[in-house]
Amino acid sequence: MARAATTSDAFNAVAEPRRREILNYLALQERSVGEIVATLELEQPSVSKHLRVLLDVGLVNVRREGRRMMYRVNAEAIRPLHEWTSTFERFWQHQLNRVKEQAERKSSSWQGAIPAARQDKF
Amino acid sequence: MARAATTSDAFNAVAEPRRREILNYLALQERSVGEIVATLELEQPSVSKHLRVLLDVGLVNVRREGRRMMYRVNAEAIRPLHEWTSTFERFWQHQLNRVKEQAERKSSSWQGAIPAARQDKF
DNA sequence: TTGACATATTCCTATATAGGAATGTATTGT
DNA sequence: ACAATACATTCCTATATAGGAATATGTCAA
Repeated sequence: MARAATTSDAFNAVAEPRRREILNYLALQERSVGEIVATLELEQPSVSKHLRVLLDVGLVNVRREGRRMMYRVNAEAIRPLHEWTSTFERFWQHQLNRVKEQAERKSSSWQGAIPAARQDKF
Repeated sequence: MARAATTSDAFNAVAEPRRREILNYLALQERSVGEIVATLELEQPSVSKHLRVLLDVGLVNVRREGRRMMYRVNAEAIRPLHEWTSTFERFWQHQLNRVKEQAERKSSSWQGAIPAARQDKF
């Protein structure tokens, strides 16, 4: 089996960086395809194709205004992502708390204790 | 160009539903590969491969305990996802506020005004 | 050392891109 | 009706999976 389609859900759709850029841009206000093309400096067909994916998963809505197509974000579709990530929120809060406590107990020097992303060998 | 590698960042890594399941399970506590296999009812090689992706992007950490490999989540790597989605939080808060206000002004019946994900034709 | 156990890796294949180029479609102004 | 404008779609190709099957690697126990 191959990877799930980009249009299968919001998680797959926003995995593409350009699509996140488009959503970021649309977060400011409703925009036409041409404005997106001009601002993000992408090819027009590329933008249209990305918008199609976003539309398919409901991450944007669209309406016609003359010859222009006005796109806007549908933040509701981003919510599942936000909620899923929120279930891990307690972890970094705990981590912050531990850091805070330690900083309060002994005002010693900071030691960036960010764990290595990956051990090369065990 | 093809799609970006699943190991290119956390966004791509968590696009796969099984990998999210694994992270959900590991959120409860550190687990061995065998426990993941037994609980999520996946093939062992499949789990190992998913864990490899998660490890590559730093979403999990691992340590050896005898012959078992103990995996745990590194929530810090999920944070960028949470923060990105948070930039859209105001939208659904606004929506909720509007709903609230309306509910307070006139305690009329609820009208599920969730916009259609996609218009078939304009 | 050998076997059993635990996990990782390799090989294989169908499938789905993302981008570039070219072309199709819809709408407006004259 | 026609040209210009604004988007959308199709065709093409290199690339990267995800899962299944088979196999390799690493560790412990007797």
